[in-house]
Amino acid sequence: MSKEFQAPRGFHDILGSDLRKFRRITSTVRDILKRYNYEEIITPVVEFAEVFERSIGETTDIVQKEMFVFTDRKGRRLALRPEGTAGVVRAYIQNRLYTQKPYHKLFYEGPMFRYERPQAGRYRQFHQIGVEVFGVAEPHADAELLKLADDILKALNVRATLEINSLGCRVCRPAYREALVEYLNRVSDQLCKVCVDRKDRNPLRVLDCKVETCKEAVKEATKMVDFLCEECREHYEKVKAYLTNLGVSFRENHNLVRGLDYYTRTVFEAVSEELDVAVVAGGRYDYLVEEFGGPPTPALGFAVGVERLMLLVEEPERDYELYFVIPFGDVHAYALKVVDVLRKKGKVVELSYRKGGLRKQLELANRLSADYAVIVGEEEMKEGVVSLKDMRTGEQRKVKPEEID
RNA sequence: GAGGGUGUAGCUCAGCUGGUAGAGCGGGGGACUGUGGAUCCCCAUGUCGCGGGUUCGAGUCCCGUCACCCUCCCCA
Repeated sequence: MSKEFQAPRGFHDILGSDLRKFRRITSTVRDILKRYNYEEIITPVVEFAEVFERSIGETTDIVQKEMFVFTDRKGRRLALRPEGTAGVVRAYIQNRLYTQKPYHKLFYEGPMFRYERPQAGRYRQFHQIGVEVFGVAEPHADAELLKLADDILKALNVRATLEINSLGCRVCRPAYREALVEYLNRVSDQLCKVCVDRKDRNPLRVLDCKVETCKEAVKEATKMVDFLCEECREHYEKVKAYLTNLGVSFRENHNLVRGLDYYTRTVFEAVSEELDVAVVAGGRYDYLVEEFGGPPTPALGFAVGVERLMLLVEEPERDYELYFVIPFGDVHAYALKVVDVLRKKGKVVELSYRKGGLRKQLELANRLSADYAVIVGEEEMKEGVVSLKDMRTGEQRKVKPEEID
């Protein structure tokens, strides 16, 4: 007797009804992305750790405590990707995509890894589908992106509120940051210890703290929106106007900051009304491509959390009829033929491997919720027919397999 | 990283104040050898997550450990 293995903590198998939900989500998203004409890209699960450190931010929690980092045999520091954008940006530059078209719309799907404590809808390996748009600075791109997120949520029947904010740019954010730190210093005795520590390192995050006293302390804080430079303000106003015009409902949340450093201007989250977790999140990152050594290229995108959506989505109904073929007696040669004929007609067919009498076979057909039982006995074989039984009504008739439709 | 809960047959769980384990479902077999969707009957030797301790004796108490769930943190 050898020991039984378990998947490592936070890693799990996806199967059965969960997998049907998983597929429903990914295929729905892919379907919509097709209509938006996004192009797929597959990037490696492993990158140099620096790719994430430099993009997401050295001081962020993701990088500091949640990344799976390891060294390979030559001592290179590699990491399992904790999110999708960094790798796509790297690929965009490495493949010189900017020389091919004036702008690009890419999407990716795959596993991401974060060393976190598992919880409902949160695993160490989880899956995201994300989109990235490169080379468009104008606000209509932001609006279309938000519309895309909205379309996805509506298609999946997930009730979520779209929250948006603007984080400004190089021009206006430094001044705001300064003003915010000044404000936070004044109320620092009301902040939780994490925030006291955080206010100098990453002050914007304090706005997003969930601790009640912090929320209270931050209520009167100066808002980024009040500091936006003329261009950022105009951009933000246009995004909102376009959304209103499109009929996409949203709520402004001036404390929404996101935990990744690369965001500029528009940021957003779709928060489930049912569970109070973000299921879609993203925003603009106009400097990241440049910071990665590419040409200055405005960009924006978002990611959909598949496991989180799985908590909110119904398992899809089966959309085909199942024919359960029951060989009965020494008829396997004939039964195999029957199965082949039905499959050629496009039917979904399961050939029963179960042993036992007709009764047991029909019980199994029932349990598999087959729509039809196709009984193939010696009698049927002699006549070149099958007995087709409608499992719902119980009606049964003999037909030639070719005539089933 | 912090706090709380749980861990008993394949699954869902019951096992009171410690005396060495049960039910439902599923699965398998069968009076019926060609007919189902609550006909009947039979079938569970499971290291009670793992390791250690207390005790004459532990699933039942204590410690540790692992996993899962929940909250915080963080995030999709």
